[in-house]
Amino acid sequence: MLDIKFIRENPEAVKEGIKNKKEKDTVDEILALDKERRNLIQNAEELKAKKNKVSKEVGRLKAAGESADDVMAEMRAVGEEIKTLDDKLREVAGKLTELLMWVPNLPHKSVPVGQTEEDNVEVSRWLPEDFSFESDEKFLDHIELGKKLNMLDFERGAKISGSGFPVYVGKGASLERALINFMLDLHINKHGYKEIFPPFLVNEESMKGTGQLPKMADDMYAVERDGLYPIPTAEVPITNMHRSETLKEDELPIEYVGYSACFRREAGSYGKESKGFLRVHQFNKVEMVKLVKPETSYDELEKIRLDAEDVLRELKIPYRVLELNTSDLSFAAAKCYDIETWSPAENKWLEASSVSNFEDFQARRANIRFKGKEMKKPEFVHTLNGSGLATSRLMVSILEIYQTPEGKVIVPRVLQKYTGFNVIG
RNA sequence: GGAGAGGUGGCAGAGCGGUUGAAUGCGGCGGUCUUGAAAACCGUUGAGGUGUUACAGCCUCCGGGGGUUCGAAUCCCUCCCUCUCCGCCA
Repeated sequence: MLDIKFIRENPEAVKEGIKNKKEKDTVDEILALDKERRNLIQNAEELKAKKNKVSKEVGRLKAAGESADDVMAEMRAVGEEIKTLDDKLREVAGKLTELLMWVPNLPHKSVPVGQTEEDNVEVSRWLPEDFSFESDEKFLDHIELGKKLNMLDFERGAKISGSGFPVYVGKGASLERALINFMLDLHINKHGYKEIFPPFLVNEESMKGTGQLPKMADDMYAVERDGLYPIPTAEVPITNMHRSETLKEDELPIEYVGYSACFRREAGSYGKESKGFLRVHQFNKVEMVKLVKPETSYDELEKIRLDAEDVLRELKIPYRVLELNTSDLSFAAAKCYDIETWSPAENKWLEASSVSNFEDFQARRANIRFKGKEMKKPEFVHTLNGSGLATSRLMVSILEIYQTPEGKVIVPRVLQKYTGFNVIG
């Protein structure tokens, strides 16, 4: 959520940001409601001040044994008037908040302005030694490999749950588990994050806090009976841990890493992109979340990005980093990098991680603040997160890149101590 | 799921219709004293909104929402949460 004061004072900058993000511009409507709201507040408060003053006077009169009937009658009328104004105020304020919830975060000034995902900018690329894009081997894709090696069972997943719910079998399951443990350990021990194992179902407030609701409602599963939502990412429960808290300045930065299953309806996205692991309704992801002081958030963004990249370097998977342009930036993000891993069989890059700075957008929604000794008032923290990483896309690259000419898969060296075996097949 | 108890400032804990935004204690901050520290003593110490160049002023907030009343932390309704006991259960 943007600060209404900021919108009031910088309407043109807000309009431009909204336009660049290709979202709906409601700024004029918002400003009109804001003005109406402030008028109502002034009128109501004037009456309330009068009422408070007179009511105290009534107390005094009664204590002195005098009559106050006429003043009481007058205040009854004032009370009615106040109620009318307050009802109107509630209505106007509600409309205003609703509109504000749909206003996207503004892109940071460093973000390239663009029209489509084609306009994303590749900022770096890393290839393992000896790696070559050109190879005369015929690569089996991850679906064929998964089937041949009896590691992945998409058909049975579809039977027990539906399409997009893969089952990991045997060494496939072990490899998945190894990958999760390896990534967690790396972030905890080498990069210094604190581990969180969060709930996988959250309430509506949490989904609003990080910005999934109301805008992305169609992409979320919902357990309506209990008012809960299966999380689309661990970002939601972890960031919301500190919802409505005022942290101490010296507690920052807070750096969490957590594993969760992630649930996404992926409404309306069928077709080629959705085969196998490329688009699924449930997948596993290790997520990093940071709560930091505003002035450090862009340095922290670079640090999270490097922490995510480190996973791929350890695994020796080729990857590239894209800086997203304004049109591809998500609703809540001010700046975002995507990290894509190489899929030889698909012959293309696959998004395996997304690293974002939300500045104070989520913090304002979730009311997460901090206060230092020298500070007069609490301020909103900046929140960031990054996948570190999502296993489904990563698994595609690992299976395809580590396959041998005989159709076996070598377990990446850093995972071997986790799996207890070195080769699958 | 059933029965009961309770939710007040950073924490503990009073208040139960009228100068109570809230006693008291602890903690925090500032000061006096001290070579320094502790102790003691004095002062101070919540948030949001509106408004102002900035102050001031004013409004709101005692789990959330609604109601009664001239006036509510205090009374009523409702929802949520926590704790205890019973039942069920990985």
